[in-house]
Amino acid sequence: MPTSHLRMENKTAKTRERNKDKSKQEFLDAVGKILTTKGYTSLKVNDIANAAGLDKKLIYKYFGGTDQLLDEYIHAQNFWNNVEEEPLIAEDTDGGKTAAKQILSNQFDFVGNNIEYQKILIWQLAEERASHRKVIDEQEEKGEVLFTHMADRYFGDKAADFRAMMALLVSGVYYLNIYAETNGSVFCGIDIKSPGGREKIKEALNFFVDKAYEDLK
Amino acid sequence: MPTSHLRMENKTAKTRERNKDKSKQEFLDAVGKILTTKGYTSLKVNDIANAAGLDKKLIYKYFGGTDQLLDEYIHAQNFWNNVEEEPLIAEDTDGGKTAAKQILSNQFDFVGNNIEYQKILIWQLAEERASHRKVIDEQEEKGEVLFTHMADRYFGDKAADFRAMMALLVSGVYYLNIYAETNGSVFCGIDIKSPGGREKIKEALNFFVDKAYEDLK
DNA sequence: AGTAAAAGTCACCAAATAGTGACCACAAGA
DNA sequence: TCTTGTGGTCACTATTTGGTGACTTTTACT
Repeated sequence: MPTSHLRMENKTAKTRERNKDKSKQEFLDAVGKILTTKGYTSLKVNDIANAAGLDKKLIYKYFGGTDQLLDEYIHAQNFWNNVEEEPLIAEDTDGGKTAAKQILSNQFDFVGNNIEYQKILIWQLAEERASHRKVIDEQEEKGEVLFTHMADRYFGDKAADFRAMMALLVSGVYYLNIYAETNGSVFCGIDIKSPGGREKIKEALNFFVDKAYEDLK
Repeated sequence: MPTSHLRMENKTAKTRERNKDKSKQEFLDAVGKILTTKGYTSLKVNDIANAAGLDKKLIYKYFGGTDQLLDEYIHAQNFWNNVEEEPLIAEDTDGGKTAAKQILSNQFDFVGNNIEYQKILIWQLAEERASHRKVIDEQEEKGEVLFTHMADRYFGDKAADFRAMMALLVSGVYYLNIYAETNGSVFCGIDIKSPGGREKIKEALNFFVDKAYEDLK
């Protein structure tokens, strides 16, 4: 409790910094922290305010309510998690084969290492929510340009088949990592949390991509 | 338990049938109903009792509490959802290739058509829980005998590679169906809820299995 | 019929959770 | 210095949720 009344201090005044934007960010951070450690079902106003070290009244003042705070959090997250897909639209000499491998492998590691993102994925699976829909639509749109640019052109009338294969692989990447975190990490006898197991999965991903490009062309 | 001896029913007895076993079952059914329609986060005592048309006190009397009721529900479900995997341990002439295709395709349809099972899968992903762990362990064990029987023998030192591939495909089958139900059904441009989209996924599954057996041997 | 055990209901309490009005405190402009 | 806008706290209410003791009703058995 910063009941320190002497605020005449020239500098050392420890009274809480009064900054709306910073406080808003602290609420957003608190959401991420709670989401990561306890899951989306624990995102209650009281707990969020407590984690942020601020009064819950401010959530209503600044965001309008818990839902709007969560919406803002969700949307803010979407920007960060998409950065890693960009940097490899490199050479098109192989129709995007190495790019596809890269993306899958990167995504596999990213999801595996990022519990916060795992929790967001679970949240998307579990709760119908306009802001989830929006984020998902944005991601689909982003994926769409990737597919049309590199794969559709390359695969012609087999484009849809390639997309189906990628859908399976990406889904597998997501599920395996989410699965491994909560109630046991062994799936089909592969320990998804062990380096050896993860290596096997990556090899399987590469194998499937190779075969897709080999046979589909 | 079977206290049902012949009771002198006069007929018109309008009073609720007093039957512990039946009431227990009604609670279990209520859990399934709420889980299916509103998700695991809505599994509250009051609502469950209400859905069952009985007093919540009975939940404490019969099960010990909500948690134990949920545990019993989870365990009971496990029996039903595993039935579909049995009937196809047919000929071993192809090392289990057609069996693998069958299992994946069947599982894809089963999960897609069974929202209750989808919700259980989500629940497993979202909540750490001893009964989930137990069910998952049992499933792993069941899968283990399948793998050792048909695949490990056939693939020799490549057995782990095959398992990794199957892990990816099964995971994909799960995730795609769960994903499609809640916040949008299009993934990688494939509409997972449309017959055409589902057909493409199945073809991709078959393709991958073929390639696995082709190259891994 | 009479009775005891068990099925089932109801009223009630306690804790958790969402939400808000009244207030305090600091900074900047008048 | 005083006033005002606003960041921030606190106390309070209402609702939801979990849990239980006391009671009533039915059944099974003598």
